[in-house]
Amino acid sequence: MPASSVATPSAFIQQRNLVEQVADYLTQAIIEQRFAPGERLSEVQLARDLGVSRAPVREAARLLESRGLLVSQPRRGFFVRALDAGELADIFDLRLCLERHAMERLAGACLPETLAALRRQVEILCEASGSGDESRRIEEDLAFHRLLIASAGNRRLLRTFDDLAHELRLCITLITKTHEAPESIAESHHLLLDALASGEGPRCREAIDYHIGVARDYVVRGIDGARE
Amino acid sequence: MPASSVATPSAFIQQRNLVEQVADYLTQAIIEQRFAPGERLSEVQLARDLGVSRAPVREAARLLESRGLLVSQPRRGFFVRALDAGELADIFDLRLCLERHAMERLAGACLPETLAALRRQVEILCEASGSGDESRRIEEDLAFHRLLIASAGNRRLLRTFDDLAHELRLCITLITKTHEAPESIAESHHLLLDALASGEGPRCREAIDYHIGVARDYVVRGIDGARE
DNA sequence: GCCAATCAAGCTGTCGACAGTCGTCAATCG
DNA sequence: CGATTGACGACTGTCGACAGCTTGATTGGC
Repeated sequence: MPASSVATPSAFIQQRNLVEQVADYLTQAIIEQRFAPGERLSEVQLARDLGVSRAPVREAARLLESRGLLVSQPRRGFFVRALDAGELADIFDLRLCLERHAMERLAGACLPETLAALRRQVEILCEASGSGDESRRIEEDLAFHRLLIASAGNRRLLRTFDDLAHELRLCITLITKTHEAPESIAESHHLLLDALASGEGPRCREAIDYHIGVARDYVVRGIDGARE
Repeated sequence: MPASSVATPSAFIQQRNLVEQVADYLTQAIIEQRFAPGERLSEVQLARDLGVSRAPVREAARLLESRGLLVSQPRRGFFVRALDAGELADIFDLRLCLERHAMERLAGACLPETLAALRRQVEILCEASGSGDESRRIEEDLAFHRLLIASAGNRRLLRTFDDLAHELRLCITLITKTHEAPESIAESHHLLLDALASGEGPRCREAIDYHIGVARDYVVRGIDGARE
């Protein structure tokens, strides 16, 4: 979802499915940290603020729960997911698991047009990285990794990554409040392209291991830094 | 859902809300193929049949959609997920991805008690396999693989597997209508234990690749057989 | 006889309302 | 003065109802 950052809640609600609109609004609000991690969300109040009834709010909240952005407690309601260090490590470990698999599937049989599409996305990413728009850089970065996974040709794998991506946004935006990512991150994607182009399995594995390790360390250090 | 073996008092007290009960009913009905794949489910009729209102039915349906048992089309409603050969391959490919990762994490550092717990579960599985209760055999088989993943210590990985497990049940029950699994399947889990006990990474990888390959081929052949 | 426009039935999307439950806070008891 | 209990308020779980859409059949035209 390209961030159509809207300040007033009711302006966000227009024509589409109310559930989707509320889900988008909530997703955006959580990613932008307008709701604090661990904060309790009142269905009634949200419904009032958005000018809709509770039914769409409830369904949207369930949707976000399945995406890991909210957690629910029976008879108590929904709370904004608060990630601890362990969960953060788990998320990046699963990401590694998925991307390794995609890289391996691609290692032997990466079509020229697939490689070209990935290369194009890296260029878009580099351009976004220089633009200073941090949220756009994050989306283009995720878009590259999504394309990488999609290229492996397993739609179920892609769905799993999409689910995880919501949590990744949660991780990443936790830290971009404090510091921006260096431009070298965008550049480093070229290493992945080179590994894929070489077609060598072990090299692909090393490349993705390194890449995600750097991303994880960057986030972990950012979190620790924000705590001090 | 493992039979609610209640350990803590609070688990006794918790009254299950209607959404969970409806979700359990629908899950069971889909797994047992009382609803045909692709069949449209009417919220009104389900609510009538179950003696509840549409709200819990809708929420339960959304839950099952996130688990891949139902698919929804806007303004049209929910349909029982119908798997084609490609989706089936994708599901087993993702399963391989997850279990490989768990095996790798375990390969070097598998504690004796972890190995013992896995060994115990294999024994339970073998016993269930001889009992003739096919659905119990399936559940114990899944329980072993769940334990394997859980032993890797990544809760997010486990959640992903649990999601996938619902679709695996859908795959497996598609074929057990026609033929039962041979007892050798239960026995074959010993190969995984031996590989883990050896602590050799490559051997672990080969073992899980072989194991899941056999399971996939068994299901694929079962589907093809049922079509003829 | 075939195609298109129309219409009725059933369905989903959404809403407001009620009842039971949980958390809070003050009053009471030890 | 601290702990317990009771009542109050707010919230979730659930319900029935209405409006608009989808669908399939019916009817009219060519």
